Amino acid sequence: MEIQLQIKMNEKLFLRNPEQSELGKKIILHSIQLIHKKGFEDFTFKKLAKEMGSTEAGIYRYFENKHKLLIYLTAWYWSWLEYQVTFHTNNIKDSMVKLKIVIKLLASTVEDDIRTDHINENILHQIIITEGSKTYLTRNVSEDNKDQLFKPYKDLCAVIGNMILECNSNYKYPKSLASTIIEMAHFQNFFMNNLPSLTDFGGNKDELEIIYFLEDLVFSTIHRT
Amino acid sequence: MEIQLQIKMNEKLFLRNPEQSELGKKIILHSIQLIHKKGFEDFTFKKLAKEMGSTEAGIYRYFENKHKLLIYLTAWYWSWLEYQVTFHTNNIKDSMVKLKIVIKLLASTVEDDIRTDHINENILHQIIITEGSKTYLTRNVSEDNKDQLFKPYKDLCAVIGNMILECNSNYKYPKSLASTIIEMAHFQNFFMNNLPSLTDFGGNKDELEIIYFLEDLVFSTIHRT
DNA sequence: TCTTAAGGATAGTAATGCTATCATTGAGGA
DNA sequence: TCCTCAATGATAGCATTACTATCCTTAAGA
Repeated sequence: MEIQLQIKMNEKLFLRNPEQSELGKKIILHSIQLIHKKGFEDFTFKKLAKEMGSTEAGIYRYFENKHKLLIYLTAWYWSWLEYQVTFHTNNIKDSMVKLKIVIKLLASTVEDDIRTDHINENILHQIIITEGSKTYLTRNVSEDNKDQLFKPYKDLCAVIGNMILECNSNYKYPKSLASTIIEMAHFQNFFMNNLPSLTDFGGNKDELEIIYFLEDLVFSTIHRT
Repeated sequence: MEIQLQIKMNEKLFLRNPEQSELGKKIILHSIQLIHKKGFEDFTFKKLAKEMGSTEAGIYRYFENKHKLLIYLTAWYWSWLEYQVTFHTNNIKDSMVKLKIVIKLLASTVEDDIRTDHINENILHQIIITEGSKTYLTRNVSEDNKDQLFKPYKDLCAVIGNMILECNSNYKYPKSLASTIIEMAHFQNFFMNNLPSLTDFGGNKDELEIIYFLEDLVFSTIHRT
């Protein structure tokens, strides 16, 4: 069986839906590659157009600006990840096991999902680690938030928060712990690879260690005696 | 007694030392105000020059570009905060008490330190919350790191990591927990004020709650039975 | 066949991110 | 006292960025 995965995106994220045309898909494909290659600050629509063999104006017909494109990619990633979480925790009763699966999904190298043609999840994951927080650390957060642009991130956070409550319904900070897990899965990875003295994983740079750190953090916190 | 506080900054952060001239101090003073007002993305040297009644070229004589200026401000902040930590934990034997002081210093509204004329620590703290991580989330991290630009941040992290080890010398992830505390003190604050559903503090938006969350997190983790 | 929407091609404009040059001034040394 | 030189101001200029607009071609659908 051959399955294609489609994620319905918030319409405020784009001017024209990139999923619905070849050009749109090419924009997504190449923007992921180019942002990864140059970093978001050095990435421009002009360069992207050149890389794609298209024109700057063409890209502006799809996305208002590069920041919206980054939010689009990020929102897509979190939606996809929530789907992964739902899939991998399906039929599992034990909430601790579910949380461990979530931590693993958040902190492990992602493999390319072949059901999504034009999106390389492995590279996208690396982009989210470095650029993800730039989507909301702006003057526009509140406005973008009103447009629901961060809904996928917030939804995932809510899912994780609920698992935490299932483990211990008396724990007082499930949502903050959930956002801490998400952010730290990425920041500890970034630190490990770029500023290793901020972590305890500088030696072998093994992402398994990040998983152990997060598991220890989460379970000692929610099972406090 | 009247004391002035001077922090010796890494020379790679500037072209001409801003502490050593009136113009330099004006750049620091006004850049803090303007970044806070407009956000870092919308902040330019041209606008800063206009605000100060000086010229763009004049500012470029002090700082290579706005990113270096942001790193300068951030490095200054972390140095200042490490001093605060040293001061407030001086003569305290109990490491748990020391850690609590650190958490409080990290997560509380900062008051302006009158010993530093041209720097408003309260505003600077707010800038660090929103813009701080942008200093290292770039393509240049490794190079900037080689130039020791992040030393104050790493030093503070090391200090906190050591306190954690004093509490429990068997705890395996002191540095990662330290960087988690620092980052989360800021991110939970940002989330509380801008994306409250990612936290459990949306109701009264009281930063005391962030302190309780962090204390609970840290002490259940390091005192795990 | 007619319409129309998508996309290519090209141009243009204001702002950004610098660099360069030249003139002024004021403090410190000869 | 004069000289020098470093700091600053003033101005110009240039490549790139971040768009917007117009016009043309083409292919699909009614």
